Amino acid sequence: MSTPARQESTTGQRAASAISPTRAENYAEWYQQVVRAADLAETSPVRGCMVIKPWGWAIWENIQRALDAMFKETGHRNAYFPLFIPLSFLQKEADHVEGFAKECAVVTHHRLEVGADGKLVPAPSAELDEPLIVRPTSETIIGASFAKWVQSYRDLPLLINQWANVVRWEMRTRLFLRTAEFLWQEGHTAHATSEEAVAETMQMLGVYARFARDWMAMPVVQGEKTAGERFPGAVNTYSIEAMMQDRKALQAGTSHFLGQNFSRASEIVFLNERNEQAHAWTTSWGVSTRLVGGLIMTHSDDDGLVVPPRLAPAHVVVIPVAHKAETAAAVTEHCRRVADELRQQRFAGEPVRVELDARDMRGGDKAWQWIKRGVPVRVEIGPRDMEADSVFMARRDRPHKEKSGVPRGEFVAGIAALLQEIQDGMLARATAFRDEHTRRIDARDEFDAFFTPSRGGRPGDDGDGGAEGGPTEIHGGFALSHFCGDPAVEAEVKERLGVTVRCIPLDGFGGGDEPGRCVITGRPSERRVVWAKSY
RNA sequence: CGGAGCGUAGCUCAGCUUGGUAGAGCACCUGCUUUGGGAGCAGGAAGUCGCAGGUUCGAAUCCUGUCGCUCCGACCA
Repeated sequence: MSTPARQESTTGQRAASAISPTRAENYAEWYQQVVRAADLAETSPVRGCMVIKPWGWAIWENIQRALDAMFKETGHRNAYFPLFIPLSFLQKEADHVEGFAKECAVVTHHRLEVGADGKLVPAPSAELDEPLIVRPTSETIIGASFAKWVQSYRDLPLLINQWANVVRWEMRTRLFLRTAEFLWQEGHTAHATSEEAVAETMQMLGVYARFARDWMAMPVVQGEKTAGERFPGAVNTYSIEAMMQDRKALQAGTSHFLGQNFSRASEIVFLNERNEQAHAWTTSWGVSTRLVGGLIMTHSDDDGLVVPPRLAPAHVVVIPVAHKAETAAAVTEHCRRVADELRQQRFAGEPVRVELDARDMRGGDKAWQWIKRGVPVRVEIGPRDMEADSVFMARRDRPHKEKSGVPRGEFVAGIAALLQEIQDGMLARATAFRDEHTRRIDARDEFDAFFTPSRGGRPGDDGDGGAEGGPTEIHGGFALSHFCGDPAVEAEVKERLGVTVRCIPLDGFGGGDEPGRCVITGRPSERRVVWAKSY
């Protein structure tokens, strides 16, 4: 990660990397530049809201498609509920109000009129009796429907998912990672028993972990959140936590066991087998467009985006190298045939997605655009390759200069295996990175040192780089350390080091289930937890 | 909402201290020459300098206010 930044010199020479600054130089800025260079999204005239551009949207569509299938395999069905929620609904669950009230967009009028100064203003006569909030999450509005849909234990379980947008009025936003409006899916289920609802909560956490691993090539830790990090109104919150390349944790998905809190609030009541009135047990779970941010920060390098093949909008881009007018048509036609041959192949159960880039522009420029967009495999075919019936091939997971000539037939026949190899390699690399920066820590001074950059920045600085001292060096990682469970201790560590308990691992990550003594207080602890700085 | 920085061509920025009505590189368009790699030369189009006031003969440059963006903090999928 010590590659020098790309310099735009007057001679048009480019330096080693396509993205400037590099990850090591300024990670936060690098992220923004990757998003831009890959043409994924841009900021909009609306504060905190993003425009998702076609390439970014295509990745999200692939994410949606894969997850949607997994939800359906586990018995869920899609439905849709209103964008607006009556203010009184939010109020039904005390913790829920407290958690979301501060970041709600509120609709108070239903008509505009021309005011005294000629500008449009909300019409005073059109004020709503009850304000509506734009959903920050849909527990309460879906609860209202569930209350009607559930009468008997025979109506349960109720397994619903919705794909939607939600709004949380965040102070600071970053494309994909935190925007005021974001897209997500939210699963909402109701069950007859606590055990069943807990099982559902865990099942969906597992679905998320599998999706992250198998599709995103992003290893995650499954675990339970501490009380301080719990979803407002939940009994228990579970999450999948991934490590980004700056070694900070990203909460990539959550699954909540809501107990009977929301069924009481929304009166989701049913008659059980013993003819008794009972409140249902509910769950909710969601992942958002933040996953795209996680994808970027897990795999991308100093040349831009790297997309795992299973989510790539295009698996292969075929670039005709046709400089002379007399050969151009033939080369392009040949490329078209190769592209079609590739499309006959299947990868991960779907046809191979191929982009033929026959645009009239310089080849080098064209190739770099695809590098920055992260297409897994690039193929360049010129007159000589055509003559030899071979292709010139480069993989996005290898240095861009590393290219090889391959016989066309061999390449086409092997494309699925190649894509799988890239997919597997990306997971292996990300896993190795995470493990390399995960450390069991039992001594408090070692813990403090682990989360303190060796140069510049104050201990609490999260490494994003400040206005004054420049970016803080990348440091830290996951600390597997014992924790006594005292919320005050967690708060103190957060204040002092900017570090929180990301989760109490449930999947055996790091062998965390052995007893020991709290790394901060020395008090007894049942298990190690994952501490990290986070997004 | 508290702190810092910044808003000048599509992008990145220079000019501002020492006020005199706007520059560069990249991108874009045209032509020629090139071409297994993000080309070279020539020409061209493109900004009234975030917005609103003020000072001044004159403001991108000084002053005030305001809006927005980025980063830090608080909040958070």
